[in-house]
Amino acid sequence: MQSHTSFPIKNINTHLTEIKDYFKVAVSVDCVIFGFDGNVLKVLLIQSDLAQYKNKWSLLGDIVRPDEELDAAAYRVLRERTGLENVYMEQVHTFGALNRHPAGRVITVAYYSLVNIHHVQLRVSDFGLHWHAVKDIKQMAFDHKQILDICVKRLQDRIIEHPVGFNLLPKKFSLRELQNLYEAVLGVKFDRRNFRKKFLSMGLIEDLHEVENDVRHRPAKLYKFNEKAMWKNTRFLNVNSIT
Amino acid sequence: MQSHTSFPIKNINTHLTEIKDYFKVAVSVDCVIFGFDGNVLKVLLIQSDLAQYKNKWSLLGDIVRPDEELDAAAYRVLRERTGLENVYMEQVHTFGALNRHPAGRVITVAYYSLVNIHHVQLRVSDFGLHWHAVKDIKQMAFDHKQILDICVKRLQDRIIEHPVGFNLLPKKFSLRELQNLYEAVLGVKFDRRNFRKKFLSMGLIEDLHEVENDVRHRPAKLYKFNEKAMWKNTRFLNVNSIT
DNA sequence: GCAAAAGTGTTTGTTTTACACCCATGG
DNA sequence: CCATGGGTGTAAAACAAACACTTTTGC
Repeated sequence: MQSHTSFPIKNINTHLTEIKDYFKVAVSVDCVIFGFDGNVLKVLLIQSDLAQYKNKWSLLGDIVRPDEELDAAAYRVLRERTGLENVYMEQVHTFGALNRHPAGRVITVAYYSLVNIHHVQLRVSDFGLHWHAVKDIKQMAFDHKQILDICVKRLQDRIIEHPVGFNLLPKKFSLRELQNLYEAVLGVKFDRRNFRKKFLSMGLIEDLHEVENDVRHRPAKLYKFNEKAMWKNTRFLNVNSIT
Repeated sequence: MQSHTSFPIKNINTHLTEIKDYFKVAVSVDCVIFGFDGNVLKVLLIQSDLAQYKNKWSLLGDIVRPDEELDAAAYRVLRERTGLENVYMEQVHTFGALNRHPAGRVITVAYYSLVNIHHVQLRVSDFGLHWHAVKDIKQMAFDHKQILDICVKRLQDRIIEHPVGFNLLPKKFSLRELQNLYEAVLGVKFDRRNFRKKFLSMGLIEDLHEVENDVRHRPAKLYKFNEKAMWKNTRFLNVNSIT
């Protein structure tokens, strides 16, 4: 047991005093927008034009407005940059290091979202906005590399437990595309037969009885995600790491 | 593809303008402090003295100070209420609904922590501070029930994947205590033989070659957590739900 | 007919589950 | 000697892993 002093303790949940004294902080959201081009996991970044981060890449973010919900702010940022709505998005972590932003105390709530990369039409005016292969990103502005790393980790945790990967694929996809996606996100290689067996046996995907065309080899069958299916707990572990 | 307008978009990560206009928000931390009394999972709550939440229970929280890191604020709240330091703590989620707090816009970062309930000496002056069985809590002040629920879910996710439960137990514990803990946190029942086999085979616990005393039955062997051991991915699933 | 990728089953090893009796202690 | 909970093993089922050949298409 440890002892401690006993003067009364202020508590935001019991006393209303002094809140104004602390109104010295800004809250922002930062969006890690993931896309998949068929081979590698990508993230949408913008070139920072702040002096000290000149030529560094940063996440898309903005201050949360006084009358705006956090999730709404994140969706707004996503919409403004990609034109997309109704996209898979998840809050991940909040970063509040004292000097993380040169403008003062800015506490940022990080989100990641999964978009179909082909549905994103980059704005002409956003000339500093580009997709980057996640695994090639070495440094970023602010603490954004740390935010990215944590969001990648969260995505990896999610995708092995929950069918979120479909948000990165077109409506119709082949098993090879699906496997490429899992391999890109997780940085591992799977046995093709076992991978296909697993997904087919889980009933997560539905055969469309269509095939690819314009390929110069045997065309693959196309599938769609079965929204009604349940994810079955499984372990894609003990696989060959390629990282 | 979707089209969207093309006026320039403000971005906290590229432009420094207008940040002051948004300094209209307070940031707080809320701590979900879990303890285990040998049978049920408990959480430390304080009675709110705010008029509209009179007689409702609330989490322990406070405004983050302008020069204070988020984690530091959470540890401060924990220290002020329990006297404990160096406790397992994890940030979980940030809640920012517009009207979640009557004092104005208060965005709160929720943490949960795991403490040894017997190490907590409640302050005499904190007369409204008590341990509550998590499963008996029906409603709380503010959005705290939602925060609690999400923290419980997070703890459940963690405890089956990572050896965090030991933070809730005394240094020396029996396998029955360990099993009670897992059953209380997860709301399930395990087969005793399988549970013991699993933990012993994982090498997570170390036999102290000591036994309980003062029990009126065969005394159980005592174990300690082996910090060096690796958690082996496992599934405690398909168990009998008792919720 | 060749190149390129699609598609497909079986065997083996490991993990999980289900299940019941004897043991040590205090009173 | 009784009550209480502690401690233990085995068999069957489910799952995961390893592995190679045939098929279809475009050129």
